[in-house]
Amino acid sequence: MNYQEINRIKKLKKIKLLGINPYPSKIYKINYNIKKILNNKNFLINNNKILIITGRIINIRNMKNSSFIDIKDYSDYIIQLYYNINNLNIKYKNNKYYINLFKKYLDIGDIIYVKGKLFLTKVKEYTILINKIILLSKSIYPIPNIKIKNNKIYYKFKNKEKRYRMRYIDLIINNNIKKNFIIRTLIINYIRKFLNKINLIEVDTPILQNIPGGANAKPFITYHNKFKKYYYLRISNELFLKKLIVGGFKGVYEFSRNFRNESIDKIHNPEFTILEFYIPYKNYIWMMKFIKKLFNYIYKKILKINNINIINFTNKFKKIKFFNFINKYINFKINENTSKKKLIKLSNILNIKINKNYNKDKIIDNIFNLLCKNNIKSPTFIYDYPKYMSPLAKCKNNNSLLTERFELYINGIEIANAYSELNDPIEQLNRFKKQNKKNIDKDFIKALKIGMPPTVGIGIGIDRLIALFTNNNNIQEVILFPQMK
RNA sequence: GACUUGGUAGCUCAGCUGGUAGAGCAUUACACUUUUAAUGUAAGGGUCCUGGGUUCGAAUCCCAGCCAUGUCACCA
Repeated sequence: MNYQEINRIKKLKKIKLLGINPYPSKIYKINYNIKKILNNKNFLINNNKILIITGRIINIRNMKNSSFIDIKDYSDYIIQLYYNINNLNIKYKNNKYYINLFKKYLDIGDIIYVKGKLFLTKVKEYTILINKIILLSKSIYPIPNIKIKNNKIYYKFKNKEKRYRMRYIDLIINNNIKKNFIIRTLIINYIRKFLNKINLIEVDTPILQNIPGGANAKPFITYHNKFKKYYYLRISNELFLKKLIVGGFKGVYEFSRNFRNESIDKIHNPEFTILEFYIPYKNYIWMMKFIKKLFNYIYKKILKINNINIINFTNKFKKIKFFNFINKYINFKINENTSKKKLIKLSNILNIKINKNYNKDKIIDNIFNLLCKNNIKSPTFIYDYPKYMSPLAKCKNNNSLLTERFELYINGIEIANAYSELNDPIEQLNRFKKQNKKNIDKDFIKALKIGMPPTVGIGIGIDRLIALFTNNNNIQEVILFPQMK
């Protein structure tokens, strides 16, 4: 415990001795928040409005018989409070009481309830002249102090490790942190609204799974005591949603928290959110158009509250075939027929390290990741992926080596992955077998055998999407409590 | 997993070629009736990430470890 904390615990005892409960319980009605006050300054002054607000103290300037206190509330705005001994309620006019309570025992970090009127100080700062103040919660642990001049913040809390581990302090101290998370929720709500409008059903599918399917990643393993059986935290919900399409829903979606036992970087967290949705009787061409509409809709909504400087979604989305795209950045022409031998040769020429165990999909993916994808800035659909890279996608009508699949890239980052779903059970089983997986989800195959209508499905990386819409290049900034060791 | 940069007061950071720790804000005390990065005077506050080693002497040099930043690999 540090000395500041010890000091405050002493204060806490003295406050209690004064007969004040430092952690009271009541309903505290407020009639304004700080943002609203600052937006209606003139009205409030002209009408002599009595303001009742709550907030956290972030700075105190004490004079002999008066004080200035800066408080911040949930609106993330700051306002100055002023009190003078003469302006306080009769109850507080006893000098000793006033000095003890307000001058000595209030600290940065305390949460207070305040009643007063707005006025303009000599230095032209809009300020609340308060006549009533109630301590709602005493702060014991010192938070970093903030100094503000001309709207510039001079002292920050910017150590990333501390910010993420103590997000509550980050949210108090740093501006726009809360805003990022509010935007996150807004975007998710807008997506819901958009999908509900076309009558998709939001569903919940199991997080604990027998067989971790629908993607290729290391799962987290857990254990059920009664069943004496290992379970896996889902790496994807894809197969379950398709089972629901077999079951006859008009279309389903789920914001799925997925878990992958891999390492962490700018665009990966061990637990992350993917929106998946599946719509029968549509295909991937339809989905491209739909995604464009969805992103435009979100963009317009968010633009009203936040500048998005990373990308402009109102421009046309680009569209380019997978192999055409790759061929733009290498001096060779490759396509779905190019043999593994040639691809290995090519990798050597391009100075791309490859492992002997690598399959064709892995080699191509390396070329794509290292030489091509970073050239994508504006939203671009890469489409018609080779079959060997897409075990769950349906083949094209005129070419059985390509699939009806696209990925949406923005700023070099994969945001979405979609395909016309493979619904031929025999072929699906064969493709699973080719993957040499230990566990094949036979139940999923059974569902396909019963018959799944032609369906399009997509997965959208929500954390990455939110990062884009909040001008962040790291998803840790849009995950409230990112994973830390 | 590899490399990179870092870990010093509540926060942000200095600390050179080794000589047992500094600043600003925060804290405490006093002064001050409208300040605003309030001000003035004084004071207190440190397991220098951990463990070894070198040395008369280590925050500093060396080794190992822990945690984090960034890049890469893994994540089709």
